Amino acid sequence: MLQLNFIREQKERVLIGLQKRNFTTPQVIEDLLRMDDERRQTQADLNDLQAENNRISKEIGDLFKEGKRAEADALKNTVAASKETVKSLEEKLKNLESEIDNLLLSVPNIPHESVPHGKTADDNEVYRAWDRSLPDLPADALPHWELATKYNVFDLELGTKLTGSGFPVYRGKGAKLQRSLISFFLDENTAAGYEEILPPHMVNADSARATGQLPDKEGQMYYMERDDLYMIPTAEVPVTNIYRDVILEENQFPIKLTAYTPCFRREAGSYGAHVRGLNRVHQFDKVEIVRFEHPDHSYAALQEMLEHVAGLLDKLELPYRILKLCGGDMGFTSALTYDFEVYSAAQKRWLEVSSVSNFETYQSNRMKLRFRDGKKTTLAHTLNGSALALARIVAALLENNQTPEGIVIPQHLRRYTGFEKID
RNA sequence: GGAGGAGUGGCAGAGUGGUUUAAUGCAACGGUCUUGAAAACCGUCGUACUCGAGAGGGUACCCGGGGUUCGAAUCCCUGCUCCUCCGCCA
Repeated sequence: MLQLNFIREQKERVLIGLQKRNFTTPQVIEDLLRMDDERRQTQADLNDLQAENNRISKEIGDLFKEGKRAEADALKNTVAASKETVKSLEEKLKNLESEIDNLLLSVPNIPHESVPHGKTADDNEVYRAWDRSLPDLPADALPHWELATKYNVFDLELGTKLTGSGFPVYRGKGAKLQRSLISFFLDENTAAGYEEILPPHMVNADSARATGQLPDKEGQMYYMERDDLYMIPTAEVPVTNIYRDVILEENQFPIKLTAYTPCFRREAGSYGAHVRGLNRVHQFDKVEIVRFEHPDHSYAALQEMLEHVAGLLDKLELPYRILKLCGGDMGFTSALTYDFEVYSAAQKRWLEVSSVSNFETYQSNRMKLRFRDGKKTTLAHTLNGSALALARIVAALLENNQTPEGIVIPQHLRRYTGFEKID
């Protein structure tokens, strides 16, 4: 969430940023500033009154000690009389604060100045195109869901029996391939200096709110009412929240974490041909990287993450391109997002396999993640990215690497799988 | 799930209704001394909001929420977490 001081001091920039996002109700900015003025006035009034009451209470204590009971009793009445006022001011302040908070939660992050204008995914900018050749498959090449059946890689119908639609059951070499990819990604990430984390797969509402899933994506998460817990939609949520309510020392930067978790997403209302097979499922595996950075270095860090993810795809020998998302397509909490898309040759489509973002202070403000900056505290920057999401990588691997003899495993994965082909 | 105990600053740990503006110790930071270091000594040392050009001032916060009182870290209610014992259990 944005900081009110930032909105007050850089109102023009905020309005321009919101416009880039096609944010439809920019008048909330004026509302916020007006409510904040009222909040400050209310707090000043309340504090004055409390100061006066504190002073009198102390006086009453002194009078009692001196045995001047009558005078003390008279003063008691003075304080008692202002009690109602204190109470109503407190309530007013609380209401204003929560109204401001709710309103702030509805305002998305301000895009970085380099973010392109646009409304939909069609307006995203190709940041790095694929300039090598694309796989040239024969006309009878199969989409991954048919390959899965042919080679017993995963079974969607069985998942439907066990759980419901969108919960694949991986089998045999397919299951081993999942495990191999997870290990490969984690090893690559830790080699790049990321500490491996194995977090809980459920989080409480505080955590979901801090990273921005609540209230914005409430309907996308599986929720267990009985225990008031959410199944994580990404490792970003538990991992980023490790540093909720923390004040870092400047020399602790950069903090680099990586975690494998399954991800659970309701994906309400998405059905149809374009979500067949592994293109969109309710449960998938993902290895995430998360960073906490000094504001001066967060964009350099973002660039570094970009190259890291690109390196992973290079090792998997998958054709990919990098998009810079336009204002209309970016996530609510992000300031700048790059998407990685892998080319899935049999479907002849680009599939999103990674999203790498800088959230600047948007998450850290909700999380109260600061660092000591001389005498004061300053909000840190948070970033994260997939490195990588498995399901669609598997889809692309199956399709692009199909041969008459079976599915060829990329060189770098073989020491994890122990086999060279799925046949 | 049952019974009992406990939650105070980075850590340890005092504090059961009014100089608590939370003692003291440790750690940390700055300084004096020293060739350097250690020791010693002096000083600084929570967070947030707010007023102020600044110096500095005000308010709130002792696990969270509510209450009693002129006044609450302290008393009451409630929730959460941790510890001990019992039960259940991969």
